[in-house]
Amino acid sequence: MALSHAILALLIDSPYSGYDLAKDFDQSVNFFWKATHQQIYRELSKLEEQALVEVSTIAQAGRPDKKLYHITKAGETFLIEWLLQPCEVMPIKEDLLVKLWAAQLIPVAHAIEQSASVAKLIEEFQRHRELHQQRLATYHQIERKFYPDSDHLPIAQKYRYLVLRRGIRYETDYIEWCDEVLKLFANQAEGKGV
Amino acid sequence: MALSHAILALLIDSPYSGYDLAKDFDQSVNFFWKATHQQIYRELSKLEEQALVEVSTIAQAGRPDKKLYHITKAGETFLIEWLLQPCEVMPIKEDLLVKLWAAQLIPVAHAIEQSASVAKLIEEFQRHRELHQQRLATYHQIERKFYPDSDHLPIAQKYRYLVLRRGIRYETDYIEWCDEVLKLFANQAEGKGV
DNA sequence: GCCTACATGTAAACCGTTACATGATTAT
DNA sequence: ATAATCATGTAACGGTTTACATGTAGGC
Repeated sequence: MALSHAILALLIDSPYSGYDLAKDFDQSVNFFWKATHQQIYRELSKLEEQALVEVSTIAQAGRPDKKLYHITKAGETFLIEWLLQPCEVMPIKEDLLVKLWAAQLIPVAHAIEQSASVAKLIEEFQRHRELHQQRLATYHQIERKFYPDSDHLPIAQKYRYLVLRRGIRYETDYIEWCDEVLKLFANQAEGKGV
Repeated sequence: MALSHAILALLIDSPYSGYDLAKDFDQSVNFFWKATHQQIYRELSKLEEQALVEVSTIAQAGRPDKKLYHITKAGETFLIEWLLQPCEVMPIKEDLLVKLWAAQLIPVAHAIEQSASVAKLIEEFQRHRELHQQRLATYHQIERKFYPDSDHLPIAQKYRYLVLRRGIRYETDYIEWCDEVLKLFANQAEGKGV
């Protein structure tokens, strides 16, 4: 279980509410972790029990209280000890690859039915290409805003920049792969005169 | 939940035992799915209940019976229907990125303690680089063995080749990123005369 | 003698998702 | 008026992981 570590890692820079953590996991740092608000609230309670975080409640006009979580000294020690431990390679579970693997099942018996099915698959790949392009655009924005001169950064920020680099590389590569797939579909359509 | 679909996808080509599925998910197709033998055995039972797979038991001398699972016509239909449905972008959970994000916590107070800690992190990145290189080597072997002339393949095999391409691209890119990280660590060590 | 491979399975603990629940503010 | 955003939470369910369990055969 490493959601706890991902939360603590975000808390290094500033205190967060559960709500804000959920937003960040969904938007800016979605290339290194993902979690629903449910998991986050439960995990924060556990971390508080273990004294790895501390909470300060902030009253707000016309809104529920905001509970701001801070990392404690014990929390930092816990994180450092963990990060020096070896870990596994991330397991991959890609629906899109399972779909391509099984795509040969699409029936060839009826030409019309088949081209409709293949068209749906093409759409799916185009859609995913766009989603990845959107993510890439977000990461490029972060790059421009926070790391404009990436060659001359203090060490702490270089670590962060390399984390972002992973996201940029991943999405760039994924988009290129989508293009390889879409190119095949295009050639296929051409060859068949569809 | 898509483990069921990943299992059915593998069964397209040939019947499998639970044990063999576990091996493939751990070795040859680990770039598109991962599952323990536990999950697989339970999932196979469910698929059998739904008549999406059929089992033939093979007695073996001095070993437990081998239960070979075959995909049924209903299983194929089920798979095709699923693959025409839209799906989400795969969520990423990368321990190594959380570690880099938190690396700035490594204490600078005591120089000896710090360089020992950073050395451990470097080792971790070198280890992961090697693991990814091993995977890449496996994928290249599969490429040479099954897709020697990748430009001229029947369509069914092109789909499969593009699935493999994703694995090759992913590992290649990951290794390059590890090199970016290791280069930073090397520069750092040089600058400090360690 | 010990470890690995073959082959399947039960049980419990843990993690993750979905639905439900509340309630004010702001934008369309 | 309706939907989205802010902000937190409970309950139930379903998926995943880990530990336990069994037993043969073959390599070091």
